[in-house]
Parts: sequence; C-alpha cells; structure tokens
Amino acid sequence: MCALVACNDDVDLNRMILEAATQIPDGMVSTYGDIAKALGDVRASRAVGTVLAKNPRPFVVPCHRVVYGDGRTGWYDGQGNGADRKMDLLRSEGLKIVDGRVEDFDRVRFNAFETPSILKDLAEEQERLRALVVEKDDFSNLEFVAGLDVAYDGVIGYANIIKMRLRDLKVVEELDFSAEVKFPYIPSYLGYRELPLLRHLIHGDEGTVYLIDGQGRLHPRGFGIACQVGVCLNVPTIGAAKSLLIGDVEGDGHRAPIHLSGQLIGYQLHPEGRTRTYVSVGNRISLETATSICDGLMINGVPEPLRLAHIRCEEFAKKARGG
DNA sequence: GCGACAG
DNA sequence: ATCTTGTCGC
Repeated sequence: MCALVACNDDVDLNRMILEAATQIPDGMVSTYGDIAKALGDVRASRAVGTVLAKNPRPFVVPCHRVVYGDGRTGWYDGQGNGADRKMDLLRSEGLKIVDGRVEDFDRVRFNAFETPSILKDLAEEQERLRALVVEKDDFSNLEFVAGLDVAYDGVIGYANIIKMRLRDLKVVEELDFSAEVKFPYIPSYLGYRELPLLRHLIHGDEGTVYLIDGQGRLHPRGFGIACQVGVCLNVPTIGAAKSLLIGDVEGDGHRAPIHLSGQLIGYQLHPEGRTRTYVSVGNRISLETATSICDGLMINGVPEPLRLAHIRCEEFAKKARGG
C-alpha cells in the first residue's frame, strides 16, 4: 500500500529572508544574491528582493542594508522610490556612498549569515522524491478530471478546484480554499509555494486525475509542482504549463515532442492560432495518456478545467477583497 | 554582450 | 502571479 509522502510544505521562507537581513550589522551591507546564497540558491535573489521590498518592519529589519551585487544602493521602497532615503540611512550608519555606490564595498560587505541552507535542502528533497514518481497509468475507471489554480492578493493565496466529468465535460464539483502564502515565487520551487494551498482541495477521489497549472517532470530536477502534488498526496496528476521552464521542443506542431537530456519528457500542444500548452507527467500516469487527456480538453485553447479554475479563483480573490 | 527560468 | 490605459481584433 502506497502511503502519502511527507515533504517540507510549511517552510516560511519570507520569514527566513527577513531574519537573514536582520543579521547585517550597522555599518555594513550585503547583497540580494548573498542572502539567496546563504539560503541555498543564488537563483532566489530576485525573490529576496521582492520580499525585502515588502518589508513589514522597516528599521527592525534593516532592508536598507541590502544592495546590488555591484555595490549600487538601488531603491528603498520597492516601487522605484526612496533612493536618496536609502543612501542617507547608510551614510548615517557610517558608510560612504559615491555616485550611488557603496565605497570600500568589499570591506563593508557582510556575508557571515547564520541560516539554514533551506533551498539546498528543498532541492535535495526534490531529487529524492523524484524517484517516487510513477510514470505509468495507475488508476481504474478514469471518469473525472479536476483542474487547480491559484490567484494572489497581497499575502493571501486563493485556490480553486473544478472537477469535470470526462465524458461530457460537465462540472460536478467546485471548491475554494484560501490562506496566507509564506513562500515567494522562485522558479523550480513552485510546489513549496502552492502545495500548502492545493492540498486542502485534493481528497484523492477514485477515478479522478488532477490537472496542475505548472510543470511535472519537465523540470530541472524532474520534479515540478505536478509531481510534488502527485507524490505527496498520492494521486494521479498531470502538469500543464503555459510556458517552458526547461527542455527542447521538436518543431512547433499540434503535438510536438519535448526532450530533456535526450529523453522524451513532455509534449507541446499547440492548437491552431492559440497559445501553447506544455504537458508532462505529474504522477501515476503515462505521458501518452496525460497528453491525450489534455488534448481532449483544449476546447477553448487551454485545458478547460484549468481555464475555469483560473476564472473562479480570480473571482474568489476579488470577492474576498470586497469588490 | 550573454543569458534570462513554471506561477 | 500582479501592476494597469488605451488599443487591436474577432
């Protein structure tokens, strides 16, 4: 009997980024990339900037001490404003700023962060769980497809699931769930941002395959969000994304193969005159079945359950805001 | 100038 | 993903 597989889906990376920034002492600076590296992946540097730009506690969290990699001080409020304010604050802490750059950058650059290398841990977890992905049809009496999507309003994520009967595409179930999201968007770590929401909408109904808005095996570590949802909740899943994260498309046909390090990992679906959809295995399904199912759902240019879930979670977010 | 990466 | 005026096209 295959049980659910645990993964770190409750990481508060926003908090960890702010906590790292508080470690920069008065009179020193660091960079967005330095913090990202300390957290385990330099590719999170944009996310570090995004989170610090929305710093809820200025001064308590000295985000003004975080500058660009070349020593330019940059903006203060994340809206393209406050460059002078940031330079004044740094000067008041004893730093020299010339032409918008920190003087003696190397000498005042703090890099002794004490923080878990969390992103490295998560990437290793993805590599480990990837071995648990089942790439063959593992379900009986497939009767329903459920599409999931998430919309955002500030720190809150609004998730929705639309379940349809495959036979006639009739919507048979719909569910909402919202909660605070504590993990920023970082390419290749999307599952850690959205699984905490999606898990409340998935109950492993018999005869149901789940369509996830994002990649499955078409991922740098072969473990995109569709795999993570599938393995961690032990359900059949398909990854269907609107753009490519990795992989090479062969031609631009209606159903073009996508290769990753020489292996056939996905298909591009490209209906005439419409946008492309990139399909790959999430879990407990074969690539051929996953692709055929998606193909049959492209009645409005994108897989219909995802289109409806997208509309619904945006309405959900708007309504919750009071609009 | 090169590379640029799901939502 | 979200921020957003006017503009283009079915």
